[in-house]
Amino acid sequence: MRELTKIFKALSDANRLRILKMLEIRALCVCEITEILQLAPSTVSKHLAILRDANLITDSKEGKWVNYALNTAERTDYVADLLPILAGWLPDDSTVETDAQKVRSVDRFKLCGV
Amino acid sequence: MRELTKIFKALSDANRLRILKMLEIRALCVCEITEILQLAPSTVSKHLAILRDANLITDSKEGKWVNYALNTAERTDYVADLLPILAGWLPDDSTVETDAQKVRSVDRFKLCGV
DNA sequence: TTTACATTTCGCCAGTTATCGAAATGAGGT
DNA sequence: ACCTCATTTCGATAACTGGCGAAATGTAAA
Repeated sequence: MRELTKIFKALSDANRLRILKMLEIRALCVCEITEILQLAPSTVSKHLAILRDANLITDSKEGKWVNYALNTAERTDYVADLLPILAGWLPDDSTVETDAQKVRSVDRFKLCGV
Repeated sequence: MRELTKIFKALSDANRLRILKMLEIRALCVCEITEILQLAPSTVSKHLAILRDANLITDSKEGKWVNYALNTAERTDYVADLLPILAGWLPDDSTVETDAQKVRSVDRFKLCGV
């Protein structure tokens, strides 16, 4: 029960849903997400921690960066059911669409110094 | 997007999940839910309003009572996808199990005066 | 090791939420 | 009309949440 409410809480914020929809396209580092959402890095980091605690995403270090991706392995039953459904939702949401556009055009090396 | 976050917010509270799991068994009036959850009637009423605003449940008057039921008709796509999945979740949760027991044994006429 | 930079943690604030009790509403029975 | 009782609304309060900036952490390069 606690696990399930934690997942729904994680999903009940618009910025966190935007992050998940972006991660459907490809893995992203914090500075890319920060740029697209136009939020403070600390805020984005907190959102990512909430999504990770809910087992919706995973993180992996790559040098200076931390890459976040949808959790495809070791998912709980809940997450394994929800992520595919979410992938079919919000197909025409304008915010999600422009986010997707930015995900495809953003260059991490230009964006985050080097 | 707003509609979807509203649904997830509605689902992100343990007492509201308990209500939904109880309604999977049968429609219930407010006083039955109040008795089982052991909360103030005003609190239960508010929870039900949140679930109704999210289109997860419907209400219908029956004399002095208001019956609440899972929304099977006129569901949004989101709700139509989520309710069946939720029905398969938490099958062994002890709280949900004892709630279900009470739903089956509670007698509305004894419980709510007449 | 010193610097640079991505990320996280911490402390704070404004807005939201879950809860209650009291008062208002509404419908049935007397 | 009046009373009863299920339900909702209102007002208050304590706890939680999303946001920020500043400081701490960690890693790579100079």
